[in-house]
Amino acid sequence: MPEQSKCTMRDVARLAGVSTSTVSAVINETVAVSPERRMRVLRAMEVLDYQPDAIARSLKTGRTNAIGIIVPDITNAFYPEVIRAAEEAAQEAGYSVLLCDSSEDSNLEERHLSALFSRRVDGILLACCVNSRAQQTLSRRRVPAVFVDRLPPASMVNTVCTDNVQAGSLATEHLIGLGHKRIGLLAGHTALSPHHDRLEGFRKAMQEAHLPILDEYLMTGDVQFEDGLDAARRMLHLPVPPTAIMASNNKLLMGVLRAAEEQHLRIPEDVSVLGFDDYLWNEHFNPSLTAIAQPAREIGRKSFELLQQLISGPAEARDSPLHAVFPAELRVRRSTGAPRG
Amino acid sequence: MPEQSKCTMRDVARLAGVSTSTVSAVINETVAVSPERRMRVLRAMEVLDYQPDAIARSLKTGRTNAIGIIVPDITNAFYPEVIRAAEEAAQEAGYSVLLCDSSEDSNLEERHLSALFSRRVDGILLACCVNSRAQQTLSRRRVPAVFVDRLPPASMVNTVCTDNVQAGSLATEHLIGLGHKRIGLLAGHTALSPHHDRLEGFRKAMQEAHLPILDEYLMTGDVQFEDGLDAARRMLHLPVPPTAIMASNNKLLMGVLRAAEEQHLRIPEDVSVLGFDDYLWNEHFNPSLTAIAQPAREIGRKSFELLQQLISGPAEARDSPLHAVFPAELRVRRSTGAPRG
DNA sequence: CTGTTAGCGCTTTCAC
DNA sequence: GTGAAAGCGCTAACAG
Repeated sequence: MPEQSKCTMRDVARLAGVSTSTVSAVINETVAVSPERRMRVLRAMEVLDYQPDAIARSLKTGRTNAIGIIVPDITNAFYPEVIRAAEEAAQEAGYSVLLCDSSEDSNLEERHLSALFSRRVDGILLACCVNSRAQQTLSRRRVPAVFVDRLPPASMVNTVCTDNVQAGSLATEHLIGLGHKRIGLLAGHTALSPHHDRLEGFRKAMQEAHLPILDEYLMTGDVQFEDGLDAARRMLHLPVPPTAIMASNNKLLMGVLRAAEEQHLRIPEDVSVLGFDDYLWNEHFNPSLTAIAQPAREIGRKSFELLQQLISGPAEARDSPLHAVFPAELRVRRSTGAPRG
Repeated sequence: MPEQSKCTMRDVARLAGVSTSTVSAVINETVAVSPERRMRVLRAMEVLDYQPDAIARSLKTGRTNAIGIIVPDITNAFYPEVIRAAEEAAQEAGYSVLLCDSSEDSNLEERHLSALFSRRVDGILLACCVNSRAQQTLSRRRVPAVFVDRLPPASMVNTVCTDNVQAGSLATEHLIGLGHKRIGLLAGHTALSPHHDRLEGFRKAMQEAHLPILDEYLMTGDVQFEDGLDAARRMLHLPVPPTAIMASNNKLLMGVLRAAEEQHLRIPEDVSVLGFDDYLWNEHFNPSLTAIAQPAREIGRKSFELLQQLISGPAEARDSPLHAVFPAELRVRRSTGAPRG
């Protein structure tokens, strides 16, 4: 039962009767070591329960094998999936993940960035928040970074996200295809790229179908349950209410559901309802919820892959930004149907 | 526009015309520095956009100001809340968080622990998985650690969790109070402390009410949607079916809901349904779901607080284990009601 | 108050 | 193949 809690390469070297450089060579397989001495070192490491000190190594090599991930809200179910996939890929590649939650606060986001810089992470994955200054901060520091899901306005950055314009169109076309002409949209915060793009997709699809976009059927800016409830109440009380309502985030959608219930409107007979972001429980709602699904796992994995490319690749590879865009998928369930009459 | 991407304390010292120890003193406020030189240093830091190298500092001081968090599944909505609260507390105290997901795999858990040891984290928060060897591994390494939610069998460890026995009793008593005598429980994996304890709470409450516990009304071991569906089907097809069913995790609960729907059973008129873990959307289900709620944020915050106590406190403070137990709360909604007749 | 100095544990030339 | 030695950037005695 080894009891050495703190033991260094020197202890291993001493016990094995070799120099520290030999131990290092064995660990890193950087230069050949005679089989016999190799075994002695391995044994000593085992006996002493030796764990290399990653801190010391990092100081020497200048690489930490750690990346930072900053998300605006980890309790938003989309991000855990992204994080999990990224973390898996990272772990397979020998990287650790420093997780930061910016709480949708750009100042906290900046502080997290500072901390990550100080810790000398090799790269950063970032879903930014409103008013983010991350793009400037990152380019000043020249740390490899990939923006995920929520992209900054700037263009010269590496990005991985869903094609949210397509997602918006896809959703809208689904409803149009069912016969809807009056479609409401709770679009969320248009300063956030996903929400902005979905709105654009909505506009495109409506125009292509020669359908008018009414101000009364559109709400932007707010993203909470209460906001969705209020907006949906208003729309559904209109003399000519929409026959379908889409919501760009889950809380807004819950507001729509509640408003429909309040007014004893049946879904989808009286009003169709569609959400963005597909969650496990959408399927188990009553009625089950039609939704746009994003390939969160693919996004997470791809994000790390691009980041690793930036980290390991030649410096000039960083000159032209990398982009990966994934198609959204429509999951048709029972909350959408043909409009009345 | 400062363009120094890589700059050390020596650069700052040179520009300010002082020694590195003075710079260090200014940064750490460890010894007094004359105001005039202090300003010069501060200015130089600003000009060079200097970021102290946490790696070098850690190597010197032996502390990383980083903690590790290992969870079995970050896509289980309970953990993001715990993580967020812990991360918030950590960030306030100047700590960073290394996040690991063990995917319910004890071997991966061990690898994560190794990585965290190598990185010399100051402490570890851990929700362990089935067959976890973490307790032994941690005690061998003598790294401060707090077990969260999922506790190992061993007793000499620091823990923070919900009182799951009370949670089980509370849920059961609620149903008994409504008049139920035949209560089914999908208890989950009894090797996991929360599931184990809830089952115990159920038993206690049933015994106190002099109600029999029937084998046919109890399922343990499985935790997936399909398992819940199968078990609920079976129970509901019994000649004398339970009038209420509780499920120890969300996926099992969804299975119960589905089984009830299949058999055109109305909730709560035909069968009452109750879940453990309260999620945002429970309120928006149709009918809304009665559930036991755990104070996830408090658990997360408290976990970090205890860990910090272990890290900063005197060594002897680590001799007697710390425990924090939070009461569970029952959120009564519409999925539970009096049994028929 | 201030600067000089000696490492923290590791990797990496560079001679042997 | 192997070991001695020089740091990576920082902090913490220790003299001045």
